[in-house]
Amino acid sequence: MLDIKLIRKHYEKVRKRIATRGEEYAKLVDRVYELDRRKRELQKEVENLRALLNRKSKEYGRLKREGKEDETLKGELAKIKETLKGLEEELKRVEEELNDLLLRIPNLPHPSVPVGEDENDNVEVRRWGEPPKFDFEPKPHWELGERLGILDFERGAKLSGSRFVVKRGLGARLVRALINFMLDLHGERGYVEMYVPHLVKPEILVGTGQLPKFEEDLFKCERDNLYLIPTAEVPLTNLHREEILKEEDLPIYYTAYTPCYRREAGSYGRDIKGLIRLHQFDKVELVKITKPEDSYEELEKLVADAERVLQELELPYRVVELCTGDLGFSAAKTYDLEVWMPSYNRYREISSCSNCEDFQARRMKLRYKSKEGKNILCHTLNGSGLAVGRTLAAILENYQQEDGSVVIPKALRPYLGGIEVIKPQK
RNA sequence: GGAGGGGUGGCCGAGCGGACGAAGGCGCGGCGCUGGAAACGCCGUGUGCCCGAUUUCCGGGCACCGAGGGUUCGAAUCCCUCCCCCUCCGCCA
Repeated sequence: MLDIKLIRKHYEKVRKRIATRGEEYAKLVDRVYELDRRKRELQKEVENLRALLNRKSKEYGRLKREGKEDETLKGELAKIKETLKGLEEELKRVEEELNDLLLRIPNLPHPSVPVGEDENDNVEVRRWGEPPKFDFEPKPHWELGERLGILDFERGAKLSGSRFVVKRGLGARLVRALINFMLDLHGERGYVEMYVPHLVKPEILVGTGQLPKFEEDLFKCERDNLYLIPTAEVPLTNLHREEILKEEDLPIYYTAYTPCYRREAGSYGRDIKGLIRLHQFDKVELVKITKPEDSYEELEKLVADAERVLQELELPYRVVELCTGDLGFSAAKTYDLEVWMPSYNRYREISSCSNCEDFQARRMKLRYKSKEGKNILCHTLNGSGLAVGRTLAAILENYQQEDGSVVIPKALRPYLGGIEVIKPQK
């Protein structure tokens, strides 16, 4: 949520910058600006009337205790109350609309974020590693996985429909190994490992920005009014919602493995095959809660921590900075990590690391008390470290051999009882 | 699923129609005591919004005792609805 005072004070500037994410948002800013003016007007009237009512009411009480009933005063009070009622109702309507709209305006991009329309305008920051050269035609990971007997898309569909997969034998073990490997790695860097609920209340999703705007992307358990988390960012970031943290507690680093559940509405044709886009996938997430002045330095470190996973696994990747048009709803600045995928012959997203500044903190009233005794909104950051399914896909494709076998990255072998290679069945 | 208990400030906890934004304690900050500290003593210390003079410091107002509604001149306090938490029993990994 944007600071309404910022819109009030720097209306033109905010409007212009928000428009770089899409023209439709500028209209929301306009409406909010107007509603805020109206709100304050009404609020002034209402509060003045209430002050009057409070004063007269006290006087009435005083008189009554002295045994003097004042019918004129009583009538006056009733009259004020009636005027108040009408104004209060209007104020409430205005406030509700204002609040709802404010929750639907995305975060303001950081000044350093390049202006652009979509992913084609993202800016490559650096590359690491060399894409492998094959003297044969590299196969896509779903073919490799099926031949190795570790991925079973058919039975995934039998159980749950399209975009679900079953992992078998070493496939299942590989997932477990990757999760443990990633969590251990992040633990070394000071992230506290957490295990969190996968079902959360609606207000939790409002806190991180998935609601109210992106309801259709979520799986909902209607009768219990709970949602399946689309990422561990949601429970992790909300852990300290409505708290006032101590300054010395910051920064806070959390990591957690969770499955992630996404309806993927509106992505019907895309990535039908393989592990790239599923309704349920595994992810190890990184979350930071920091002081405002530290958040951008912390973002760079967060990206480095996510990169480290790819480096340890020796998977070639690049880092791109998202442009304004490609930025997620809550993010002020985002770096994506894209891993090399031979069958696509291009880099594909495997991690997204964002600084949300105080956008989420304002929604969830997450603050800390400064040394001067002021309550200051924290900054929140999150990043994948990494998406497990996509990592598995990248390993299969980058480490494949001509005979269809796949070499296990060295760093992962201790987690798989020393296995060095997975061979096709029969 | 059944039966009870409860949600009050950073935390614990009292209040159960007006003088209550709320006792007391803890914590935190300041001052005193001390060679220094602990203990002790004194003082201060909730959040949000609006308005005004003022860019910091300030003054005024309004709201907030889980959420929403009602009764009343007046609600933390009484009534209704909802949410959440806890305890016991049952069931269960």
